[in-house]
Amino acid sequence: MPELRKKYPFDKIEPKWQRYWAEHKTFAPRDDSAGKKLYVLDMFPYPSGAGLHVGHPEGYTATDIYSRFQRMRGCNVLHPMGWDAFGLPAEQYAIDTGTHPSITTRKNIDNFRRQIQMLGLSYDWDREVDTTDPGYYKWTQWIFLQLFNSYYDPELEKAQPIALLQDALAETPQRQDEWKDNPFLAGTRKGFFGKSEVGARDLVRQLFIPKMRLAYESEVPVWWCEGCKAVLANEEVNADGTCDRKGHKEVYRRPLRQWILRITKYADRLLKDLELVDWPESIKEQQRNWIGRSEGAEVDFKTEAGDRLRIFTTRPDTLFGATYMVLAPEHSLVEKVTPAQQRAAVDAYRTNAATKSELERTQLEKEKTGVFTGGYAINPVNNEKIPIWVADYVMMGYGTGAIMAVPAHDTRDFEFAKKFGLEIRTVVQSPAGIDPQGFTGDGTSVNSGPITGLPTPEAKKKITAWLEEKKLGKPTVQYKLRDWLFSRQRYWGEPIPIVHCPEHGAVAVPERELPLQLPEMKDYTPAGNAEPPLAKATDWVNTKCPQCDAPATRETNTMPQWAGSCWYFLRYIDPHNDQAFVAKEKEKYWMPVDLYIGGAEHAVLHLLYSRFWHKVLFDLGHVSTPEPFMKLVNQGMILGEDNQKMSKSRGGSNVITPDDVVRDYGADALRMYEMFMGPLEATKPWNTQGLEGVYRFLGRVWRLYCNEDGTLILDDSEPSAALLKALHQTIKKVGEDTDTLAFNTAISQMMIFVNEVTAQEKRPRKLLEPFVLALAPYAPHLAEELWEKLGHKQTLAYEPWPAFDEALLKEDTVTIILQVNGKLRDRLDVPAQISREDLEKIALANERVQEHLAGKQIKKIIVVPGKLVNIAAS
RNA sequence: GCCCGGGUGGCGGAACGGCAGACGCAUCGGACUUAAAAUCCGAAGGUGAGUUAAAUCACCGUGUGGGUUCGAAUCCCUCCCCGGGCACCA
Repeated sequence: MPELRKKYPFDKIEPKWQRYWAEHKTFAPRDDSAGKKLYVLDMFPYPSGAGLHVGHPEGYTATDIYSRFQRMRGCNVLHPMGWDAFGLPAEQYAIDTGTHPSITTRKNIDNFRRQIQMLGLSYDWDREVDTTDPGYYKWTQWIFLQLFNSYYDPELEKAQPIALLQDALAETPQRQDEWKDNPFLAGTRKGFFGKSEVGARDLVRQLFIPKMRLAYESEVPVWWCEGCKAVLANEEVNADGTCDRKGHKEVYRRPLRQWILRITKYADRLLKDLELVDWPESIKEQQRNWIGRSEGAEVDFKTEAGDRLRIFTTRPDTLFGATYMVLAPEHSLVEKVTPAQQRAAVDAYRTNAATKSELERTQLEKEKTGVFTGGYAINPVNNEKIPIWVADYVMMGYGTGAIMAVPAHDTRDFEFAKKFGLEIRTVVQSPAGIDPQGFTGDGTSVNSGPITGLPTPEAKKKITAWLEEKKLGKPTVQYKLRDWLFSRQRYWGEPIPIVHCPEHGAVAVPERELPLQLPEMKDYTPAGNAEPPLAKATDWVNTKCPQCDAPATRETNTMPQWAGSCWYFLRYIDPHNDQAFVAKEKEKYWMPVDLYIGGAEHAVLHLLYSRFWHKVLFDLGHVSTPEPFMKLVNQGMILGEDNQKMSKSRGGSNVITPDDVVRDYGADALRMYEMFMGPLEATKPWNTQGLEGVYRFLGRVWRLYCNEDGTLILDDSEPSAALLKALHQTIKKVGEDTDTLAFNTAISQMMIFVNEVTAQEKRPRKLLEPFVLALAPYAPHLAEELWEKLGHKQTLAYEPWPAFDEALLKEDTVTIILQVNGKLRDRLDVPAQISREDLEKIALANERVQEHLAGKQIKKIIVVPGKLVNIAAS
């Protein structure tokens, strides 16, 4: 905006009040207040070098308005901000320039803080957290050790200290009292000592116990991105096989030793506890899909050679329709079932499948492929011999890596069978008019021995019970959710606090040695051979075993960026505590988070991972709630004026920066405009003229109270009844709408009020003083300034929200609409108390109504008191 | 392909099953001004009738087609389009 006279002195007012709030620590809540506690949280940002984007203030303003409003309603509000500061860009910059990532990070944080503070958000800045601060990541490491030192007890269905398991398997247990009533531990001990010989027990302990930990090591094929020189998590690989971070194309699997978190043990609870939270249904649905629970049965087929071939199916009722089997190319039985004459073809297929990139396997590969192994399996329900195929449409990672194919009732099997000329046998009767071949819905079993004639759900139950009785199968639940690949081959992340000892294996760094800090380094480049950069810091790597003091080496993998954000909301509660990650009583007071606002891009991962960590901490007694976030709202995206995503790569022409907007229009205008654009959850385009409209409104408010020179012009006249009513309507609507986050309509109501008062000569203080309070959550700087001009010496942040008088809102007369056959024909003002009968009489006597009733017969008269009369006639 | 959202003026959007289009933008007209900006006041869904101009009136209108209802933007079904997510998960 070029040299335009400001409509009101926001450039003086805003810095003034921001200084006041900071100096008075206005927004510091108390940990022991009598008021109702309220924890209002924003998803903390990654402080990128690009700075704040207009999308950020949208969510921040929403939580800020809500927080300010609730403070005025007497709530004790915790509203903090911090930085999710580990991340690749700072490390990449370090590789390119040698600048330590902490320097880049600090600089970016300073810039983000400056930008956020410029918006006048009511954070308690004394609680700021930074995930890269050793004082913070000390506790991230501590939580990792909680996971490492726990196992999931299948009987108790919760995490338990691994020490109990170790004790239960010890030659001379010390803590029997603690586990003798635990069926899992007592049972495990019984089985262990029953089977293993003394000499073998140590070996079994060494192998078994580490695998039971919630954080465990495993050699797994992982996604390696050649471009990033880093391992990617499953969720960082796009469906088309490219890298989700930078779009690199060379992404393939390679085996690597990795730290894994056993999130799958929590699959059921993560699914079930979604019922406890007030989240958008779409987010819940995405989490449910991600967890991907499906109930079915494992069924044991036999190969001709007599090997057990176990499959998973969700449709055991279609067992009689199985006409072939499919093994994943990686399945261990493939070799065994393949006779010599088929070996060449099968090997060729498997090699080909292994080298195929994910891109080819999912995108280009629409046609099904596979080869016949030459081997056969026996169907346990009818002893029929059916061929075994290998095909890559069956994946090793899900179920058992093998299926029974029922082409008549499974789309994939159907396609495959048609292509290779395999038998398609109908065993489910479809509803009339639908082809049973390829019918995948529920119907009635046919040609299925004992379950013939049963509807699908019952058929499933009966056949599963039969299988179980014959020890041929059992009901099973499968999940799509995989364990969480937790390690990264990167420098700029939390070091994993583990020491590798030749004698004792992976040993936890003792708690008193935390934080385990990152070493200083000169060179941050990865070796490129999957050795993390930390491996080069030999002084740091070489250490002693915490258990036996023998030479040992430190873990050189670091944690992923998700780690710090899994629990930051807990640290805000007690950010400077160096004895605990959060003090128990404070956690109990503040948790759970009452309102959490952020982008929908975190619908699955961040929210699922935080929930998982939270449940582990809950099981171990460190936190008091099973779920961390009670109400969740996703703010919508803000598009550029061209209706496109704002992006620098588009030449930056459509990017609006908060700095420019605040400079030209002020923070209050930016805040209000972002809220006025439309519903919080909606995606909506930026429009600078719209911003100016809101800015004009703030100017109108200013002029309502002040002269050109800023002197107050209010008077002590009695406001008219009409204006008093307008004020009370406004207070009511703004209160209700703010409470339900309907900020756009709250602002409309304030505009209506200001328009009405502007039209009057008088400026009654009785009207305009309460209005300042209603405006305050939205335009806090302007409101504080006016409040001060009105003679108040203290911030209005804790002034009680103005009450509205219901009696003033009552209408003496109401406008009634008259309809004939549902069409509006006239409207008239009548006393509010009018009786139905009178209303009906008036309506029938109405001239316009009479016109439209001419020549018609009245069939029915609907009277809605206070609203309308509708006459149905024909 | 499947699962979520969503389609309302020129634009952003309002509207407990009961006056469609609040509020804002853009537009047009007026006041103020030498003039402009700023500000203030006012008009405005479309089509047609009416009239010097109005007032006024009728019909049509919430993606499409159907249904429920005295009455549907709102509830139910069909289809179309847009946005987001998942994608051989057995």
